[in-house]
Amino acid sequence: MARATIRDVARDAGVSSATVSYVVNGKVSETISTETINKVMQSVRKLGYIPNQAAKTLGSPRAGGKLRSNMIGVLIPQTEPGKEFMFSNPFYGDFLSAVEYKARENGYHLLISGTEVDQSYTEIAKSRSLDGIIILGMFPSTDLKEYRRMQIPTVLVDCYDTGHYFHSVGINDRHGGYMATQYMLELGHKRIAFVSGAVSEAGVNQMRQQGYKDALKEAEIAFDEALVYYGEVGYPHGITAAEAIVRSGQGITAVFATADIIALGLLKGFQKAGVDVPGEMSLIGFDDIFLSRICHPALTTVHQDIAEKGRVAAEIVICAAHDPIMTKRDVTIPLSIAQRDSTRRI
Amino acid sequence: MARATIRDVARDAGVSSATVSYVVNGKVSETISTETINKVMQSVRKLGYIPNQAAKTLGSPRAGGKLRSNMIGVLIPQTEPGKEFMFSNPFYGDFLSAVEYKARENGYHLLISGTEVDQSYTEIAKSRSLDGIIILGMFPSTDLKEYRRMQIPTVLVDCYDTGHYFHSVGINDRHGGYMATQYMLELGHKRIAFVSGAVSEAGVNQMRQQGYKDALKEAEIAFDEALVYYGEVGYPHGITAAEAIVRSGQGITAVFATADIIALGLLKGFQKAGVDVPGEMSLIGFDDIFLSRICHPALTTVHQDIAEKGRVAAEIVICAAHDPIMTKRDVTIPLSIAQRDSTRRI
DNA sequence: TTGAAAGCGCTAACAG
DNA sequence: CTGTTAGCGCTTTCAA
Repeated sequence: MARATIRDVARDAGVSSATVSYVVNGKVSETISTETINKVMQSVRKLGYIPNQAAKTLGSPRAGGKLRSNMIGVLIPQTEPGKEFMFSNPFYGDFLSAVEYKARENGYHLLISGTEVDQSYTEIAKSRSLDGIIILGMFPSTDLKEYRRMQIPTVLVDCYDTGHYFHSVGINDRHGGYMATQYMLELGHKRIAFVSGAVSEAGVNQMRQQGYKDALKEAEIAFDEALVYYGEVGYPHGITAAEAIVRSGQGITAVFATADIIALGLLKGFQKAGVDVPGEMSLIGFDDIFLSRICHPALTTVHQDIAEKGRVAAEIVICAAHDPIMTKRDVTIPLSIAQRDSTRRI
Repeated sequence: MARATIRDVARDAGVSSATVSYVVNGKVSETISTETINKVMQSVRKLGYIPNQAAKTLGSPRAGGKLRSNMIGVLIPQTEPGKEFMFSNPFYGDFLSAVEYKARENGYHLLISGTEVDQSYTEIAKSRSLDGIIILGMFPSTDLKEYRRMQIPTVLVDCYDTGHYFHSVGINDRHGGYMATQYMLELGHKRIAFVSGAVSEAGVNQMRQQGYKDALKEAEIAFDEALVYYGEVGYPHGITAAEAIVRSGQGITAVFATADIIALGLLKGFQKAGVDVPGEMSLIGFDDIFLSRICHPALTTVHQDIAEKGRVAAEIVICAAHDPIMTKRDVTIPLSIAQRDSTRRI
């Protein structure tokens, strides 16, 4: 036996399918007699009626000309094209979790996806009639133009270059970089290495480096190219950088890594090289992922509230889905220093 | 201007909408002239036509009586009801990533969701016409009955009590417990503590404990209730257990934790208490999450290939979606010991 | 306060 | 080889 449709319910309750639709959606609540409502609800339960979303989506575009799928898309960047996403990045789990919870609370479901090189996400968004989109990380701004044309509420997360159209939530990376560096300076460090992913690759690293430079400048310390170590955002880069730092003979006493994952690599690298952290080398990271609390010594780092980011992103996209003319909203989630055991005053 | 529909394309190409449908879906490929195909494809590109999934889903249930949404649902357990999921569990990220990749490769999208206490996931599954479902972790078997009634291909991941209906992918937890314990025994340890989550809570812990007992028995060592520490699967439990172990005076020289996350807590706890790992205490975990490689000392653990699990789960559900009469499939992903630095021969 | 009816965009017989 | 047509299940205007 097939699933009960709205018409089955109507027949069973002795009313029209329109009436059922009204009742089920709580619409025109004032205009329907309590008696009818009861009859309908009874039949709904009796037949185990569950509305078909596809039909709903298809049947209601007259309001505003837009289909509503009650689905929000989340676009997650891939480390490498054609590769799985999220790998070894604990960030996404926390983020997604928060988004999902908020979304479901509001009757939305989440469609998650990576991006294929050839297929633009806009196709998915259109074909699925997504009510909103959350985009994580940086994407080529040519793509963003396409998103804009789609007229689907979109929130950019951790993305610079958001233009004047998209909502955004993120952190002040430059200030974060400043905070981290400043923290080291206050502890008396002068030779502070900067270890990051490729600065060109994503605006984030550049911003954090700017903050690093800002703090140095304020302290009247010249920026020294020799203290900078670029690589890939990842654990291995940290290890390599640690070795390089140890060998460098630059008198480095502190390191600012633009990602905890790199900092953890550094930690490992220093330990391997017999360099005590924080005894001989102070270390500060960025992100405050779960691991940072766990490692030994626990990592001092720039804390960002990832779940809060997710919550806010979801909130914005849901609001915008209901109110398409909502003005652009930009939220910056505050940062703080999580003081732990990997830094030392000198 | 609204999006182009199939009829717009048909008009533009001077053919019927049926023809467009055929061409776009690559059906009846033999029966349509190349010329027509070209005409249609040209119009498709010209108008930027993108099929509407809702309409597709709705329009094609005649084949088999089932709607096809080209969506796969992934159900993720929540640590606490009404709470976000996945928090601090790196497992899900890796798993999801693999599933998503496989799914997209096959033209499916992923609908992810936690579970609310009141709303059964079956409603979501039905209303969204999901083509398949992947369920993570243990769920009350009463729920599972409902899933079965839905007749939607379902894969249970890491779930015992899978019955005779659902596909499943998982690991041999009992054997894993055996492997871990055996490993310690071979290193010469006799007093091996067992630290786990509540054994009643999930079959998993019980299984692993069984393996622990199996290995002890084989070595003719009596199982000692005093060496067992139950708690919550989490970092804090590890810390607490470490303290308890140190205080116990039971002559414990090795610990088997049924989850890396607990093992990491133990590590921290031992370090706090000034107990050297592996010098004075050997430690083995279970899961091989990313963190285990990173912590210091790196954690010896029972390795399971989480991504592989995801890949296989996705494969099965996709196969089953195409072939509903596919026979029940059960895949056990092999385990291995990741030998690292937290254990020592005595 | 309710019902009839016209679509939404697409698929799949069936007819030509 | 291609077009006609009747739905899929729901919403919503309009009329009763």
